[in-house]
Amino acid sequence: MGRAPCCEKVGLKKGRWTKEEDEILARYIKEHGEGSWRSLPKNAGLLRCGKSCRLRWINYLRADLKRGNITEEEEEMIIKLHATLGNRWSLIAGHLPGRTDNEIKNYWNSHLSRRAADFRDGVVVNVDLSKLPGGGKRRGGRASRGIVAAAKSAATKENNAKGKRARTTWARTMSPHKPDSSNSSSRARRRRTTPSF
DNA sequence: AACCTACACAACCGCGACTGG
DNA sequence: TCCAGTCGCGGTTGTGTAGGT
Repeated sequence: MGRAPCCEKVGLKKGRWTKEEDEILARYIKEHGEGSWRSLPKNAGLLRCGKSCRLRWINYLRADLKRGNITEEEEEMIIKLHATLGNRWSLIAGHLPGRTDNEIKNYWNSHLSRRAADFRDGVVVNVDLSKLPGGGKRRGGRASRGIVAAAKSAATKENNAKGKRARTTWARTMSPHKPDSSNSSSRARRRRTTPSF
């Protein structure tokens, strides 16, 4: 038996937020404050899941968000914190004012994970792609992010070949994570209590 | 210029933790 | 103490677009 859905999904909108929705959400939170995410969409007149509203607010609409590129200092901080905290993105984000866990997670996955892996392997931090297998010669595209990117690319390639833009669930079949709920290491211990820094 | 590939990031999903009755 | 409802987190997916051939 599956668990009940987090919220009633029928009739709810998904996908990218429109400017109008952003305005409604921002205005509502300005007037009523954060919290009660479940009832918020209904009260605000949004056809969105509460979770979606929360995510949108936290990752995009909050006034104290720092937009723009991650600085070198921030990057260094992320690397250091990740070394001690692991994938505890919310904790890491707590050390970086104006940055969200999602932003940091994305940045890590697209920029830093590869560098960290290379560093862990003992040698380089800045990789010279021309020295990688294949001589760094690629047919189009940008520099590869490594094995994960390669796997994703393969899936994308396959889908493109099929005329589909949508990606297959490559990760579900290729990655070893969560064969069952008991081994989801990342979930082994989540604390909601805010860290006392 | 068109095509192909990979990047970047917003958003979704599932589940464990927390909370109040 | 138990349980249902809710919240928050981390992993994953979807897609617009940049950049190389």
